[in-house]
Amino acid sequence: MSIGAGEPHQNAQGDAQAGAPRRATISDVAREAGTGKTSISRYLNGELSVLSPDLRARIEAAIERLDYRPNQMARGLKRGRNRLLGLLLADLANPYSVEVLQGVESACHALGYMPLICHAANEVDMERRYLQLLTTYRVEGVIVNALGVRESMLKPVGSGGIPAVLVDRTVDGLDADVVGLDNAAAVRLGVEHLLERGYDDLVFVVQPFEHVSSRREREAAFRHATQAARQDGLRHATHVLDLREEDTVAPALEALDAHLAEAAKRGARCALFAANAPVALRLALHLKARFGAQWPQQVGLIAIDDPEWAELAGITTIRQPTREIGYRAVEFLHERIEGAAPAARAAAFPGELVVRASTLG
Amino acid sequence: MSIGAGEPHQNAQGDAQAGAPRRATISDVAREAGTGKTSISRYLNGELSVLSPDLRARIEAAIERLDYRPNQMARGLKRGRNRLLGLLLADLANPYSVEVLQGVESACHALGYMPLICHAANEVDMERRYLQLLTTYRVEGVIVNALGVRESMLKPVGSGGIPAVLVDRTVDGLDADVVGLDNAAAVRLGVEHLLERGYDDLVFVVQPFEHVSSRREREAAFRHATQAARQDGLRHATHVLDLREEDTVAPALEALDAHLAEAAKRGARCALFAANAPVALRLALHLKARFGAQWPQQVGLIAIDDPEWAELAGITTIRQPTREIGYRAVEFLHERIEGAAPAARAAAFPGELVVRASTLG
DNA sequence: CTGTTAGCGCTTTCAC
DNA sequence: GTGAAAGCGCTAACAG
Repeated sequence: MSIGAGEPHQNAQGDAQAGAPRRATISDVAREAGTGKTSISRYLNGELSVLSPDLRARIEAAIERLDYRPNQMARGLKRGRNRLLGLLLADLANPYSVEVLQGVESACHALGYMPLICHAANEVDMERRYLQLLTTYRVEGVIVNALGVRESMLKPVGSGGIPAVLVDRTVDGLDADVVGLDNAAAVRLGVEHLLERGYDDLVFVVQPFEHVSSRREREAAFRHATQAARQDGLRHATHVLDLREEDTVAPALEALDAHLAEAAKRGARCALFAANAPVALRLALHLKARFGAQWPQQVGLIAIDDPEWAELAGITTIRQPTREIGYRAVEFLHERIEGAAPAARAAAFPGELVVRASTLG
Repeated sequence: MSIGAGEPHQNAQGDAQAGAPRRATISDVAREAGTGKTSISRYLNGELSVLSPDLRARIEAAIERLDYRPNQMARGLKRGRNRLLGLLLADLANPYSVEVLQGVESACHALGYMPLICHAANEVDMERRYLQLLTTYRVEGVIVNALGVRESMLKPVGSGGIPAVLVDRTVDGLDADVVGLDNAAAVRLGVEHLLERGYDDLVFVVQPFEHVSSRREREAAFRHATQAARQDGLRHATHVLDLREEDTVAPALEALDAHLAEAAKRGARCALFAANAPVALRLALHLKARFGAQWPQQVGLIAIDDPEWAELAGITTIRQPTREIGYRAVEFLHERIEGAAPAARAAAFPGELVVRASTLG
């Protein structure tokens, strides 16, 4: 960074009176340095070799004196590229998103982008509005952790729409890069662990599928894995828990309780498989309320996602390499922005089993 | 929203071949509608009354046909205002930040701003870089949850720098609006609760003060509150826990253990007061490892901040009205951007005690 | 090596 | 009612 690298500056303008002294422009600097705008522009763009030491020194002094900062908007307008990337996140309250975000950020820094973070807060409507906004700000690409985006809002990979890469969730009918967890393998890992620990009645708990592909994939993988086990007397079921509708969760949890009670009567060992962290939190809260602090002795619990509180609560999880997912997403996007046009790719990262007290068996 | 309100559009351009069909500009629309750019601009800015119904219809059709989206950058360049607000967050992994963010977002929507979210990830250096970047993108104002910003980077309220409001933490020597928790009252609330529950040896645990004013304020309030209690035999102490340096935390926790052991020997009832959620998590983890699941019987724990896992872990907390804090910050900023120039204000919101099992006494 | 000139996409007087 | 023209701050030919 050549400019204003953190040192305090004097503001040459009349601070004393005006409310908004108007930032210096490139013309101001040119005048101050007694030269043309071109040279200033060259200086800004690092074409230092082309400038005489004297001119260069004058420019530096002028910039310093005026506390000049080039206007990125104007630059972007002219150049046609503004180094802005849109990051559209379904839910920042989900630690998963924050972690992916961190990966995205470090990749952005490495590649010279500025991430524009948009938080849909689980509202399809917000998501739509943000997508438009991003378009309007002419971001060079978007990373989308989709909620309900319809294919029509993003252009598929081939056509000239704004380059997009999907995180965790695909969008029906949209041909784009996707990066996320290897759901099938992760769920299999979890199921195998539960079987090893002697559970013989597995219940998968997931939020309403809607258009969220990962939920669907995980559930399918769960059914597949339990069936493939072909273990005598192994039972499995899927329960849906809609966390957005507080009044639907109570009945859903009751149904779950009924299942647990029935299993207990049969002498079966029951374990819950939470499709993600928010579900796991809700389940743990419920189990604790129902069975007390010793709930893991009554029922097992495993979850995909590894939020920081899982350790404290002693919940077995399958951790996703979240930063890497975010990082890779940016790399994919970068390639596309730079003009590469391969067919849509998918990067599926493996999950890692973290065994804790909730699945002691 | 008049334009492209989410419906699918045909892309009139030659999708078939070019990689980037170049978005339609205002001139394209003007040509397509057989009129001048001025009228298009008027239409975009809602000066509908000035347009003949016929022209208006043609414009609408042209926009639709070309899937036109006005370029915000260009608009901002011309107008001098781009409706961008910078939000600089010290640590998004801290649920506090995410909640403040949510408040900021809803206020931004209400007031027509677009928040540019920047995440310093606890790195002073990142923070500095982002602050420059924001300047460079000509945001109209910034909301800063400061880490180590020096006064020199933000201009005080009076002079014409970029309008700023501080969240949770003040900056030495900087005269700006601040919004956050009423630390003194919150800590007092917590101390009173602990005393009521019969604890008589209180230990405040906080991260290194550095330049974080809220840490300092909370600690001071703690000392003040315990001294004011003037209760016979009441003891208090402060421990510092540096979460960033993993190798310093073990010794710090050992010191804490020593304190607890000594207190136990005296027959004192000891309680820990965590200055914020990250500290509380670390403490809870440690206590659990040391005393087992029943740790609350050995030592009390209360924390400022109320992360979602506090309920699960049964930890007593003092909840901050985080959304409101974020919302108010934007309101303050908005007033300044609109030109109001009152003296620097401070909004201190009250905390709310949430009693759980960790302070049963 | 350095400066002049013509826009990027949009808004905004100022005429018609 | 409507449009032509002059920039906003910057970059990129193209000349000197």
